[in-house]
Formats: sequence, structure tokens, C-alpha cells
Amino acid sequence: MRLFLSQYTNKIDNKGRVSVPADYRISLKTQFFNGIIAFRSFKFKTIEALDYERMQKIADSIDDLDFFSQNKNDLSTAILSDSYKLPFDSEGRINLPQDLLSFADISRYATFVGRGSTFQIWDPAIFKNYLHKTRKSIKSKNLSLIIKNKQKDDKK
Amino acid sequence: MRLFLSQYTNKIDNKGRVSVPADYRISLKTQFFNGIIAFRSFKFKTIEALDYERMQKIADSIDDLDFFSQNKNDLSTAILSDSYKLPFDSEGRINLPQDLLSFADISRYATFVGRGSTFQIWDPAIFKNYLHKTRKSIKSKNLSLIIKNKQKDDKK
DNA sequence: TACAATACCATGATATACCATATAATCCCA
DNA sequence: TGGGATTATATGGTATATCATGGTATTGTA
Repeated sequence: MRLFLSQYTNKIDNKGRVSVPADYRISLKTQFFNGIIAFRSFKFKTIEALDYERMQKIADSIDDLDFFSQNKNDLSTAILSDSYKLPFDSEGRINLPQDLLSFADISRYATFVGRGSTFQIWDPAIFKNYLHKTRKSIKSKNLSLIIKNKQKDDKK
Repeated sequence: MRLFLSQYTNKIDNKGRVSVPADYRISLKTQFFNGIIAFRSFKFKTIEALDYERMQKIADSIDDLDFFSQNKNDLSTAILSDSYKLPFDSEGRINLPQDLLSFADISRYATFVGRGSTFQIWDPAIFKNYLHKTRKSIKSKNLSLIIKNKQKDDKK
């Protein structure tokens, strides 16, 4: 498995195109689709993004939910119907829809934020602010301990 | 299992490149990536570093589908988005980003400090000072205990 | 025909790969 | 065990490829 890590801030040109970081592109090319899947975040003012195969898995796991449950309807409506397939052009750029841009308050620059198996697209200033807050809250906790425990769990 | 031990101080050239100790490099080559993952320490003025596989395990512990729960994901986001993939060049050097260098107050030389399963990158003077303080506090507090444990270990 | 979306081409900046040398560590044989 | 030979490593510099970005041409479509 490949990881989306780090942050990359790229410019959005006047045609609405923006380069997806080359480091991410390798992980995004799949058998059926060369590009990204994007939708509104439920928690933050940002665009959630992932690769086609992972979206298929999400769709599958929604199918597995109880057909009559409220959750299924909510999820499929919120995620699946609201998702965009954004293909790469030959230089690895995507065209972000106005709908998503205005939702995330993005205008001239976009910051790609790695989250491991997925990534997000933020307005640079908004993300900087969020990261700053998060760092402060982390400092008060004992992070090294958290990492250690996670690793211990996964060794098995 | 890989083990990072000892200290090595290497020079940072004017292109920002620095050799990772050869002893460490062997443990850092993985299937998908030959290099290190680096991020800010939350406790000290130093750069934390680990191998790609270890970072994958941290990422795995995030629940991909859980878009609705917040707190536990904040930590992972902060770590993952703040991490740099630093690949080796053909001579085993990495390029430390300015962001990390200034965070750890590193300028011309970098000290690699083995911590067993991970390692850290310090400014030589800052580390020397930290080490000095640590030794003093060990001496005053629980030296006898440490000696006891060491003797036990050495018997093996 | 007009417009938008897509494909194609060009370029400067940056990062990567490549080569070269000095220094340190290791080996090997006397 | 000593000392020269050999290898590995750290470091420095140059050439090349990649990437982000901007622009133009072409296609499809209303």
C-alpha cells in the first residue's frame, strides 16, 4: 500500500486546472480510471479525495449495511451522489468543479494534504490555521506514547 | 528487526543534502520506498524519523470509512500531513526540507541519534546539551536501578 | 457558428540521477 | 601485530529528467 503524505500547495490557473502532486498521482492510477474521486468533507471546510478503487470499497461497504437502515440512505446520498470523478489531463492536472471550490473556500491556490490512505484539498490559509490548532492540542497530550501503542497493536 | 543505535554527525552541504548513516540505510529500504519518513517531534527540538513500513502501520490504524468521528483522526491527520517522504539519492543522502531544519534549529551539521526502532535528527550542540542534562538527572535519581538492570541484561 | 471542454505543446524551475574525489574503515598478509 | 592494500562511506560538483505551469490547437456540442 502506498501512502499519501505531506502537504503540497499548487496554483489553480484561470481555466480552473490544478496539478495533483506527482507523488500522489502514482497511487491514483487504477485499472478503470486515471484520476481522483472527490467529495465534500463532513467535518471540515475541505474536499475529501481518494482513488477509484477505494471508492469502490466504500460503495461495497455501504451495500453491506442493512438495507433498511437510515445510515445507508444517509451515506449513499451524502457520499456517492455527491462525488465527482475528476480525470487527469496529460500533465496530471484535474479540473475542480466550482461546487467543491466554493464549499471549501478555495480560490487561487490549493493545498493537498496527505492522510495516509486518502487526502484532502484545502485552501492554504484555512489549512494552516487548522494545523496550527491541532499541533497545539497534540502537544498537551503524549503523542509518542500514542504512536508506540499503535505500532504495538499492529505487530501481531 | 531493525535497530537504530549510536550517534552519527554528518555535514549538510549547500544544497541541503546530508548522508544518512550507512548503518541506518539498510533498515530503511522497503518494498515501496527507499528512504526515510520525517516529521517534527512533539516533545523536543528535533526531527523524528522512521521507515516507510512503520508509517504504513500508523496509517493503517486510521479507520478509512469513519468519516464522521473526529478526535482520533485529528492526531493522524496532523502526523501524516506533517510528514515528509525523503528518498535516498544514489549515495544514500536525503534532502532535509527547510521547514524541518528551522524547526529543529539545524544548520550546518546534523546528528543522527538511534532510538532503537526509530531515530532522531538533532542539531549537534542542542543534542549534546540534552544528553548532558539527561545524564545528570539519571545520576541524581535512579542510577542504582539502571545499573541493576544493565547487569541483568549483560548476563544473557 | 459560438462556446466549452479536452488534447496537445512549450518552458523555466526544481529535483533527481550521475560521476568524481577525499577520507575513514576494513581486510589481508607478512 | 603492524602496515599497506582494498573497500566502503561521506561529500562535492555537474548533467539530466521531471514537474508545475502557461499557452495554443482541436474536438465536440449546443
